[in-house]
Amino acid sequence: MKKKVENSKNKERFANKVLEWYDRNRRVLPWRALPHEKSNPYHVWLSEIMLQQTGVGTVIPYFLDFTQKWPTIRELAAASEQDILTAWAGLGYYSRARNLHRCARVVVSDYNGVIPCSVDELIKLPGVGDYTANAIHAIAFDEPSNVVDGNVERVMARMTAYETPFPAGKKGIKATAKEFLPSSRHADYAQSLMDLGSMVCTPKNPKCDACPVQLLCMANQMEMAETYPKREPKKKIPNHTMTAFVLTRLSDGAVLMHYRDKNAMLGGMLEVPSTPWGVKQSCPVEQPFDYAPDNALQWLRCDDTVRHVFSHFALSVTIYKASCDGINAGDAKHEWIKPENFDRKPIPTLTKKILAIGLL
DNA sequence: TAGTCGTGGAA
DNA sequence: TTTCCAAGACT
Repeated sequence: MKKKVENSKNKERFANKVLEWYDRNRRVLPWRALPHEKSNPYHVWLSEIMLQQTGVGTVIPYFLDFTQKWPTIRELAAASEQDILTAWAGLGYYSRARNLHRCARVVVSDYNGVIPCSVDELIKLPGVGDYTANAIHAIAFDEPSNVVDGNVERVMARMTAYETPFPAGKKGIKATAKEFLPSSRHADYAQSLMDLGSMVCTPKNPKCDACPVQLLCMANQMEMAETYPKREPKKKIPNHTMTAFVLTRLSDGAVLMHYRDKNAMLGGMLEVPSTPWGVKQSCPVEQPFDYAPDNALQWLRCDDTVRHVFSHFALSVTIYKASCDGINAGDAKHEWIKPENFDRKPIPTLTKKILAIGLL
């Protein structure tokens, strides 16, 4: 009984100490309201989508570009999907961009352009899952919500020396996080925990000496912070190979490209003609030139190859290049695109790497 | 529920 | 160089 009361007090101390730390170390971020300033739900939503599995430093320039191009959610909804994908190019996880666009249109058509505040409504929106719904609820509207991302999971696992390995243990850690929720300053608390996780309670070399809750942290007491959270060993990703063909038009230097299927990986983004992916190294495509735009051309193999690592496989790309007078572009999906227009088109990093070699 | 979805920074 | 993994969602 006495111990339970003690635990309860420690949980209050935890939130207070984290919030005090936040007040002293508060970062200025483009989407973050200043103290005593009201946050912009559009900015909070947009940033939360961009920040999914993506670092703050990577997101900032994209966020600034998006809010300059589309200052309100109505303007974002009015844009074309291709313009959204073009602006998103390089950020990865392109279904986020397509869902972002769909979500903006739903908010305009079903919610009169006003982002809903309840978790129940938020979670129905495209691209908004459990985490993001709670994050918007807390950060944009200062409502109580259990906002648990990878940072919070790590902080909580260390606080309680949580032994169940992730990802199986993630459900239990969310219940733990709920125990620590304060009764006020919901927006600040959510952001303070994530900042603490990304700045102090880091995955490697955690700065326990600088941590405001080091005396409450069980992992720190054992000097074992870095060993939490425990994780199941990861599976290795396979290596695949691909051959890509960079065909240049002599008259203006335009390159033959086409849009990938919207439901495929890199959906809606541009690529050059290529052999299929997912072909294991032990079983290469027998006749790569069957996939060339014109296998009668003089294809020159580039010395450099491209290696690109996706989430669940790696790709080694052999590149051939050729020039022509103006071959017919085949089906309507194909397009000749001039290099000076590359930054106006949705070109993912893989394609950019291939073009950089193929246009040498 | 486990696999599918990018990319780049850090150690 | 390799490995990890980040303010996850969707199926």
